[in-house]
Amino acid sequence: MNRTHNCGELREAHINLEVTLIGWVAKRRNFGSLVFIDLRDRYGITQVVADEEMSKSIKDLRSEFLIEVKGSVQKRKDANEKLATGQIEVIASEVKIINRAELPPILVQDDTDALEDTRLKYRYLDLRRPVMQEKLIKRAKIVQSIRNYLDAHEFIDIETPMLTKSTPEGSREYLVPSRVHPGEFYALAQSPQIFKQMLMVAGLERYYQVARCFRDEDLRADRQLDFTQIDIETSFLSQDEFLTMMEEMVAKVMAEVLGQKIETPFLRLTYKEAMNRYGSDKPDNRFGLELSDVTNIFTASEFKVFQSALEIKEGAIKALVLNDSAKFSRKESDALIEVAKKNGAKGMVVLKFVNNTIEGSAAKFLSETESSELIKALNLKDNDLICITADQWEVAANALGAVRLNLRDQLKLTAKSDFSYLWVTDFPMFEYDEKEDRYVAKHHPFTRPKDEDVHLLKTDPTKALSCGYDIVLNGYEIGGGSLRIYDPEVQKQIFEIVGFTDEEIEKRFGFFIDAFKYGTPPHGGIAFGLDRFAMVLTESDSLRDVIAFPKNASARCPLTDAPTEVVDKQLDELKISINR
RNA sequence: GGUCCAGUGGUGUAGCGGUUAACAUGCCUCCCUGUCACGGAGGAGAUCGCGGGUUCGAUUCCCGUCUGGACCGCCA
Repeated sequence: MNRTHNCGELREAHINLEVTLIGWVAKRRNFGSLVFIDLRDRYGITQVVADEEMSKSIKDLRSEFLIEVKGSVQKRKDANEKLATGQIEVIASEVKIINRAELPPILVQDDTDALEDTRLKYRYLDLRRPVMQEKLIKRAKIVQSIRNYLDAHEFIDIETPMLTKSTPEGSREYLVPSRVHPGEFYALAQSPQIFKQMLMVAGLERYYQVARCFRDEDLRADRQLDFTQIDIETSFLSQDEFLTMMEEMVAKVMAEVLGQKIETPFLRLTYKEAMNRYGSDKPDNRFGLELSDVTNIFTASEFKVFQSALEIKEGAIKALVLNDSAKFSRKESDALIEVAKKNGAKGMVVLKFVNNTIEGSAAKFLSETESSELIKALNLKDNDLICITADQWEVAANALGAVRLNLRDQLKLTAKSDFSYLWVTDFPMFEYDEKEDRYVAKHHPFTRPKDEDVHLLKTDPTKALSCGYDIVLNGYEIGGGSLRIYDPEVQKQIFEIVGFTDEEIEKRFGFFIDAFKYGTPPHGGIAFGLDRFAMVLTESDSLRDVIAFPKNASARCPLTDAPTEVVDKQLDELKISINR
């Protein structure tokens, strides 16, 4: 169409120019014989003025009408510093309605008051809001920046199948019935993991893909059914070389997308350190409140709660100190206890340090020596609040970690515009699943054990550490990866540990192990959760804000109402019947 | 599968055992030549999510249900 400029580009340099703009009516301010219109498109907002003559012809313009305006650019009497185009305005000489709009159900402006549910139903209007457009643009810039980096470093962008083989280890899959082979199913890829490893076997050496992945699990504010991974795999790099490369890539993203320079290398914590210091395997280290281990103080404790923790193998007693908070009410400290309980602790002891004395209902269980050692170990100051949990060390740490995050939010200890990256490394290879009575891979079963821990696979698998790593930003796991197993014997051993019989291994992963027989290179990689990465960098509270058309918390698309029932003919073709 | 929170004009909230159901914003009409969260006057707009129960009386209390949200489980 014949617009001469967009709504974000006119400046003082354009004064006296005759222009044609096209845009949506964002706002109309009517003074009778003088009317102002804020005209909006994706580039910005330009003020259009209609004087006495013109004001009659735009009388019936309403919000979200799409109009074409001809006019001349003039300097404003009163500039608006908040607008990029605020120095000028367009004096309309001709206004044409291109398309009318019904009254929109939500306010199409940055500070809309609509709830998310309503916004998602009218997403096309929601996405007209400049804030939302900025988020999508920023997301696209992140991808562009990453692509540029990887392209420049000889990575090859390769697509792998979305319709793939079901491998019911790990997350629940979306099954897709095969019409050609009735009774058989594809699975939608949970990740391109197996294929990218095949590409390494093939000798492609450096691969990446902006890959859609699908997981049929319950949703959260930071989890969607279909999401996007920046999937990366390399051969012949050491863990250190690879992490350094990824840091360089992330630093480039920060510079290009946010104009921020960030320090590399990032902090690297082992899983054990992360859990012990922050009570989380994805710590937010933008604030203090680190945990302390006080197990040693209580080895001879009379207190039943502590005793029972000490009886557990690898039991531990963890403490967190909050300064100047002895004023916490009973209600407030009870709320903290609830947080600990919800996150796995059986309970939590809350004490106060006031007038050089430890107070609180559990204080009577502490001996004098224990009290004084606790004061020393935690370096207690007057009016400190002390939270203590006792349990198996990861349980105790995890619960206090949740309390720590609760305090972060409650006391507003962080700012969204602060960005802090770190790596968590040295994860255990396996966890023991009590319910299923078997070992479960903590990362995935292709993760390489540390060379020095391979012997533990036979004796005590839970002790073995892996070459796995997560990249964490502000307490969000924005990516995870590992060096992979390239020895078919070790790979087979891992499958056995997680409980597959030879027959199952052959059936599920036979092709995978076969491939490894033909000169597999040492390789490893990572997958970044693009949505989460974009969420944190755009300072959004929810993944849904950086996904154009997301599902809601109950896995439904409010815009299209998917999922829906299908017609019988479709089911017949697939030879599927529904038990209703 | 579980826990917690919410459902009241278009939108977002307040309210409460008996109300003319309140406020903001949006919308409509009129007035207004420098606004940009314009201002002023007037107006329309709500079976208080649904079903049942308690009660003389329920938007309010109870039970169920549906919808939405946060979290736990789950997410190799």
